[in-house]
Amino acid sequence: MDKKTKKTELILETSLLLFSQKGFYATTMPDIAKKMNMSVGNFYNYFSSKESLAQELIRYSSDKVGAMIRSVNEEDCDSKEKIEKIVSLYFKLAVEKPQYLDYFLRVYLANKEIFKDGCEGMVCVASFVTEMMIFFEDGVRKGELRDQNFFSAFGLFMGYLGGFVFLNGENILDNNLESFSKDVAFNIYQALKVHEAS
Amino acid sequence: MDKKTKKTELILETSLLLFSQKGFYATTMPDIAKKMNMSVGNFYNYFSSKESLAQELIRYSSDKVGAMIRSVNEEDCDSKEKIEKIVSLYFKLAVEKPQYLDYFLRVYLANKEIFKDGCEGMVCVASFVTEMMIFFEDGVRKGELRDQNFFSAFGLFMGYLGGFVFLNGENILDNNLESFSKDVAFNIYQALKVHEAS
Amino acid sequence: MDKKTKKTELILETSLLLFSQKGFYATTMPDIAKKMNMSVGNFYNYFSSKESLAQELIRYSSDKVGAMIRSVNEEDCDSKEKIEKIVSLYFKLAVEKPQYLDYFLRVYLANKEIFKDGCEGMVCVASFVTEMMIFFEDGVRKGELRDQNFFSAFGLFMGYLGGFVFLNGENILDNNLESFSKDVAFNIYQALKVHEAS
Amino acid sequence: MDKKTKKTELILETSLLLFSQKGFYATTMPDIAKKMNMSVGNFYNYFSSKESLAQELIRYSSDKVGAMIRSVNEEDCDSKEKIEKIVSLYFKLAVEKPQYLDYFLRVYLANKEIFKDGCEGMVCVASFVTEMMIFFEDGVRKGELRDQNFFSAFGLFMGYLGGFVFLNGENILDNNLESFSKDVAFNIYQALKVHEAS
DNA sequence: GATGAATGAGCTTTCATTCAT
DNA sequence: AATGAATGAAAGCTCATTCAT
Repeated sequence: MDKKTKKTELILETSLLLFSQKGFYATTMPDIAKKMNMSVGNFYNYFSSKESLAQELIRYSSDKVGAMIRSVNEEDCDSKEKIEKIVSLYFKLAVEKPQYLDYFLRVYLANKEIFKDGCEGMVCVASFVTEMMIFFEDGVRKGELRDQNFFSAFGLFMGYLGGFVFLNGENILDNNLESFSKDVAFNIYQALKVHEAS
Repeated sequence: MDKKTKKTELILETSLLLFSQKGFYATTMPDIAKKMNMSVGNFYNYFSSKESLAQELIRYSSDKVGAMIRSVNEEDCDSKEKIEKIVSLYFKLAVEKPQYLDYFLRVYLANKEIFKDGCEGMVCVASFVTEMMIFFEDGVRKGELRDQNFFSAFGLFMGYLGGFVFLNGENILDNNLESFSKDVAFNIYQALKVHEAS
Repeated sequence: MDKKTKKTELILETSLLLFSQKGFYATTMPDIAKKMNMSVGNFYNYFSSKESLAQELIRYSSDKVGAMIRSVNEEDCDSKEKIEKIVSLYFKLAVEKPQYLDYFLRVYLANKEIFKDGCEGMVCVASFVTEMMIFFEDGVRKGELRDQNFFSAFGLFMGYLGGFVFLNGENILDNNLESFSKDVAFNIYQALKVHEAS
Repeated sequence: MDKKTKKTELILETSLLLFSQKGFYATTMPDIAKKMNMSVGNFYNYFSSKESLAQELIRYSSDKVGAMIRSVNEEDCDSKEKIEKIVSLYFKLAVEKPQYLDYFLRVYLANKEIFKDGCEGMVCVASFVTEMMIFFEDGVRKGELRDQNFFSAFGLFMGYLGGFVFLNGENILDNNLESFSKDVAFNIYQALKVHEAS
């Protein structure tokens, strides 16, 4: 990895942190430059605009989370266990490196205007959505998960986890995030598993 | 309702629409004034700042959604039906008056800095959270819902619905929002209901 | 004339002076604001951009010069005298209020990119060109000026005067501008008059 | 011509093209470097600044046009023919290599601040003015041109041609530039020739 | 000679808020 | 209550020039 690529990466990490903590508009270019110990002008040798940086970052974050899910997909275990692992890793990430998930919540979810041109549909979060699709369809194929519309399942899984990370960020949970892992995974499994003959 | 209260209400409705469509920072005071056919200066006779307006609006939206849930809570039916009704009304609202829900997603969720002073914890969305608490505890008391941590249940319910409204707003659902109502309600019920003796 | 119109006019006059002396790019918005004793921000209540101001100014200048030529066109005298009067007034203007003519030379002539959108063809200098057209066609109709392509005549007349004002601005003329009036008018008349039967 | 001189020449030609097309301020150092396939840093091994390049270029262009006029001056023909030849060559240049003439119009004429130090008076365009002087004084000596102030004649000749090239650049001439050659030369001759005894 | 990352001052423009009317 | 001109700080971005390599 050459020097320029390395610095590009460093800008990504630094600005991701700032954006995820303060939001897109409350993070200024001087803020980023200052934290990078570089001049504002030099920033533009690496990214052509604040917006293009934001778009790069959503891909970057999506890749990170996507890779995490893929690692679970590649394991040899049933859907119940996979759900537990995904939830657990997700919460672990939320605690240890919250910037990836917070960026989704604080920047991507809320500032459509930034992602209008260049991130239509969900192309900028494709790597993450794709892995969820693989997880879900695998489970269905193996007869472990009920065959339902993908978005019904996806919305449940990801809305739930995202919502929980938000609640945690608001400091209103009565316990640490990871302690909810089991309960949350259980609920998800109840919702997605095949119907018991009753 | 006197003239001033009426105009205050009108400002709330108008700015809610703008904020929910364009976000907090991309909506300017002149934008609001123009849509209101009033001067920027006069706006400050009704609200002391853009931020205080935003805070008023989250209470306003929370009340609206809270009232909707209360109307379900007051009905005489079991938790399964209540879930169906809440989901159905929520999706109906998302289609017919999206501003209340979009405001949560686009403004409240993303711009913590605005709600830092004055909306700590979840005091500005209390009316809505309270109703969800009532729904949940009622169901538990009646033996219809599994007794679990409130936030585990709340996060599932609200994260799921919020996430779905987001997906719908992104135009990536393969069908209209209301057609998912049954599936979504079913999933929620599966996750929250008491364990079957199996 | 209301207060706002008056101030708009004042901005036009002030910025015209600056642009004509220093050029478009070397004149900054703070320069203009400072000379106006107003804030930069307030400027944008009067003009939407620096470019739109520049476009307004070329129309403004064209009108001024056009009016001057019209005053000659309306006089009852032959083309020879009209030429003398136009040249004389043009040089008088160049000495007393050089900003109108210098703006043509320093801003309009040289910075095409500014006038690309909104001033295509010569629409922004139409009032001035039109008067020259009237002068020329009158002279031809009266049998005083040779019937030739309008642009051949226009280019001679206006290129000559413009060039002279430039030379004067460079301080290389060996006498004051107005002293050249007679010679210049004579040359123009020689070039444009009907051919003598020889 | 050694390598360095050659590259210097190449920079002159390349930047002349850019400046004449986009103007001084709208042409950036990276623009020039890119078109040259060289680095910005290296540029400064050849010219000490953007301004000094611009000054070099006006001398360069003046020499080019001056040489063209000298070639006519050296011919053995009367002033009428010389005028025709100068006009014809000037228009030919304007069509085939417009950069030399456009540079006068778009850069030299308009951006005095650039040529303030180092090009006072007309020293940077001396080679071109000198040839015009020779043309004119020759004609007077030979009794073909009326004896008048040099600038009166120079302003007519050059203002006219410059103005015409501008009109042509604006695409408002109703025919191609070269078709006006005869008319323009005729007008100039009428203005400059000795008075007929009438 | 050659590179291009880095600088830093300065550009145009925006915008919440104020205040004289 | 109402107006909208005025403010001023700060935003995103540009660019001639330098300098370590």
